Amino acid sequence: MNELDHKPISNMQRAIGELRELIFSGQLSPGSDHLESELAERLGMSRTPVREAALILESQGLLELRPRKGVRILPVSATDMREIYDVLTELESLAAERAAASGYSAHELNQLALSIQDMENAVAAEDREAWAQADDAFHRELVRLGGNTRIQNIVGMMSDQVRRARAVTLFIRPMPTQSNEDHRGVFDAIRDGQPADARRIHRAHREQARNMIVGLLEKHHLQLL
Amino acid sequence: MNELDHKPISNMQRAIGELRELIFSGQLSPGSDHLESELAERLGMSRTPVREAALILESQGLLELRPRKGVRILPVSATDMREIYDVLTELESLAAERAAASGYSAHELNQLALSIQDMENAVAAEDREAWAQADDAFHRELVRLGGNTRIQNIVGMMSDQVRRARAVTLFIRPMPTQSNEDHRGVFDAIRDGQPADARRIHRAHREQARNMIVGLLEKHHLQLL
DNA sequence: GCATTAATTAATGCATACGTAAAAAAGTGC
DNA sequence: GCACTTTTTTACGTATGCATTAATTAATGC
Repeated sequence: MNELDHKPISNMQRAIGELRELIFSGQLSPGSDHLESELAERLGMSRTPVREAALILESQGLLELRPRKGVRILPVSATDMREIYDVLTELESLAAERAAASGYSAHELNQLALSIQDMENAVAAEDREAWAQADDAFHRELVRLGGNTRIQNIVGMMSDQVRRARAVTLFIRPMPTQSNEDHRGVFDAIRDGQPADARRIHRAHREQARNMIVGLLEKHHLQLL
Repeated sequence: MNELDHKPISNMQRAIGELRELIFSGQLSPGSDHLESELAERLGMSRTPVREAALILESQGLLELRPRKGVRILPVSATDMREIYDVLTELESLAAERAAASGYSAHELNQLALSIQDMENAVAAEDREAWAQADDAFHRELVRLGGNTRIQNIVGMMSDQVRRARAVTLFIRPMPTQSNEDHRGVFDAIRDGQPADARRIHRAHREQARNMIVGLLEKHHLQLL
């Protein structure tokens, strides 16, 4: 036997992962309806695990089960995005403050520093996809350092929605040079053990991002529908 | 036919509600395990809707599905409670700020005022249960006025956990007289349209509550297990 | 031709059945 | 009596079947 094949992943788990990918990649587009039986066939399993996966994803706000109408992929409106950023702003700001108060060593902050470097390289190369990926990594690591499992979960769910909107916004927004400066500021505050600064700078960063994104969505009448 | 019986509630919906009640009432105690088939029999339905309900409740942090061990009712530790209050503090503070910035009329703030009155009466009568109920109503209404569906959902989930801990803490904590003063302060700030004050006062209120509750749990070595 | 009703179709919500793998129990050798 | 193996039991994960009811289509009356 091979001691590498650790876990026999359940079909329901696989359904969650694959549905997520189909949603994020846009193959299941916002606003579209899909019968449970269709999805089951598509994923090569019976309705049961697909339905269970759909219930989970519904509770995470990615889709909606509507009796007889099928599974509806939820669109993300400008209003939704404003709400999402409001939550992110509050919870990540706390994470930044806590991280700064934790007295992390330079070594422990290495991952965070790397993400910033990646973002700066990406901006220099004008590679928006790479920037988005590094930005995700930065925020994820920040929340991890802030240390609160519930905040990690919630922020993770909200970030999923931001990722979906990014498919639309990433290429019409300006190059995120300001954003990189903000990140550097947050990092410095954490490294120097300045919780209040970390909170304040990160909050301003997220509020600015929110205004920019929501502004774009409203200006272009984008409902992601 | 009777036009009052609106919706034929689904078994899964009923399972969610009844399991929640069993958990909150302590009939399913923290840390205990229960087979899906047991719960199904108890609720008078098949395993399918019970299992679906359990998956939902798992995603809300009330229980955990452990293969072959059954459904485990999650205990709430002091650490959990600290995390929960941290989230509540951040998100409710934003709600208070937004409510104060919204320019609500005295009429629209009526419900909030009533809850405060109820709390004051309850304290005067030393009726802790009544106080807890009014306190719930106050916080729920505050978040409703703050106006963000995502925050409402998240705060609702966290409040569920607080309710569970309250079964233990409500009767060993001091009479919540300070708490009532805080509520009055938050209300005044909202009524007078002072967002910064509303935020600040509410934050202090929640931080104090957190310290008190977590302190109690740690002091008494209560794990709610 | 249009509105209303009846018949048909189809998708769900739930019950049930079953293979699989983990856990428990029984058996075996020493 | 104890460690180790084998058997049995059990609970889950998933597939399948079916009654119910919403949605759609056909039919009927005017």
